[in-house]
Amino acid sequence: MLLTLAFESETPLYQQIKNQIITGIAQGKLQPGEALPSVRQLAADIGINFHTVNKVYQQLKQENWVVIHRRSGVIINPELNLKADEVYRESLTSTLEVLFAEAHLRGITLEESHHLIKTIYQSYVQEVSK
Amino acid sequence: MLLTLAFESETPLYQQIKNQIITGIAQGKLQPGEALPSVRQLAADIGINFHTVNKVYQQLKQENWVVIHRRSGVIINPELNLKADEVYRESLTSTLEVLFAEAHLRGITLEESHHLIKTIYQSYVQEVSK
Amino acid sequence: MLLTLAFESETPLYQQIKNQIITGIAQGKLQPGEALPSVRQLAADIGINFHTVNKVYQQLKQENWVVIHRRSGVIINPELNLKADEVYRESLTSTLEVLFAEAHLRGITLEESHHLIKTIYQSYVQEVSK
Amino acid sequence: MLLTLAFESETPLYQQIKNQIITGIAQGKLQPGEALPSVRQLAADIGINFHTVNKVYQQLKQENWVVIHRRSGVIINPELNLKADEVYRESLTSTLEVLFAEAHLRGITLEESHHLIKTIYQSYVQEVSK
DNA sequence: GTGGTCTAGACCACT
DNA sequence: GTGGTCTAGACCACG
Repeated sequence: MLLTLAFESETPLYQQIKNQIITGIAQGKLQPGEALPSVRQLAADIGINFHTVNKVYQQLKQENWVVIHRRSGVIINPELNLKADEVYRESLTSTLEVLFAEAHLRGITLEESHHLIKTIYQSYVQEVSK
Repeated sequence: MLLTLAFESETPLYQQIKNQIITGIAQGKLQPGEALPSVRQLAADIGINFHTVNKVYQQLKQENWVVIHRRSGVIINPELNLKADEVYRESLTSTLEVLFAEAHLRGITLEESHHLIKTIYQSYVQEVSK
Repeated sequence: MLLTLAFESETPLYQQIKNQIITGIAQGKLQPGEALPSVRQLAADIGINFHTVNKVYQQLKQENWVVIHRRSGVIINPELNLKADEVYRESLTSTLEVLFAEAHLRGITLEESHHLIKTIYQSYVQEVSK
Repeated sequence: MLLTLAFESETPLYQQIKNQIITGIAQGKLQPGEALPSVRQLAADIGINFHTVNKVYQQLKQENWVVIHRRSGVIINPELNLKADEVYRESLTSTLEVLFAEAHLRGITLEESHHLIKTIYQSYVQEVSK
């Protein structure tokens, strides 16, 4: 998978990487069980400090997106089985509330929003794992 | 309108305030032409420094959400007429891509997403301004 | 002459009024010797504090645009005979330098600028006084 | 590039700095892609508070003059590509109207104005970027 | 009383 | 070491 970074973005680099990995999983570009490059490898590839990559991997591990094996390195969690608990749903809802408040005021209708999200969902794979 | 701040949140205070004001406009709690409290007043009300409030107002002014009168203070832009240009649409799309990638992987279906967004839109007023 | 104020502008009200009076003289809408409304009259007409109007008149007097007679009120200086001294030329030059630096970077050519200024000059009367 | 501040001027310090940076770009003293000093560095150099410099940089960023990298600090936007939209042209025109009204009344002719502006344009670089 | 400007200093996130 | 956030307090311009 190819990572593209926007160094001038407000979004921290580690966040950009994390986002792209999670999106990559959703889109099937990264399969559960698949290995990710080593911290130093990835850092060298995209030309950033390896601490930054390390931070990403640690957070991904924390949130169960990946597992870190001592020998085989970092792999996408083969048992990927995250659930949307109440806390997650609430945070998602409030994020969307803010996001679509502005979208609505800028003239984006419910229909457009539905269509947009439908298109996005079509880029995701149906069955993620097991 | 009542503002509630999460002081322990990672989201900067000024961002929280800004979000709530924009959401407030979308939900009709704040009407175009309506006055906002003065920087010092609002700061005192919610117990923060007036510079933080000032930062919010300055950004809202920059983005045309409000108009700052030298005499009467800050009011919601009565000619609120923002448009969704290409830049905005792209940033919205990529934000949603990331957001729903995780949602999808957590088992939230397209139907659920549609329903969620429909509910959110129902909280917004139909006609914002002319 | 009709004054139009932009209350939401960054430009102070007193400055807007002053600008319009000077522009009015240049365009012949206000003739040397012509009387201006009284401070209270003008303030009432445009709905602002009379201190603001007073400030304008005092500055105009200071800069010799008007003379204030005890009985006949404020009139445009009939002997209007301002000269562009070195100080004035320097300040004009440096103002224009900044202004056209941005214009240039936004793609406005020298020819366009010439044309623009020519048009503006055409709105002025040829002979101002005596 | 050397910045010179007039502390006793009515023009706010941050505005003076901003003006000089934009003029510097137009005159080629600052090249697109070139780095500006860090907020604290510049502040120390010219003996002012770093918040004041920060304000300048934030505004320049908002108006797309510069790009702020999280790593390498602030650089002149390498893709400097500002356009003169209708709003800008109108504000420029009305500024010039006021400016030249006084100039005209002080005896500065159209020819002199043309010459002045031509000289100013000659201090700018021809091709700004790409 | 309103916002605008400037200073000063602290703490934090990111790289 | 870089910018980002927040607090605090002072003085000024405007109306």
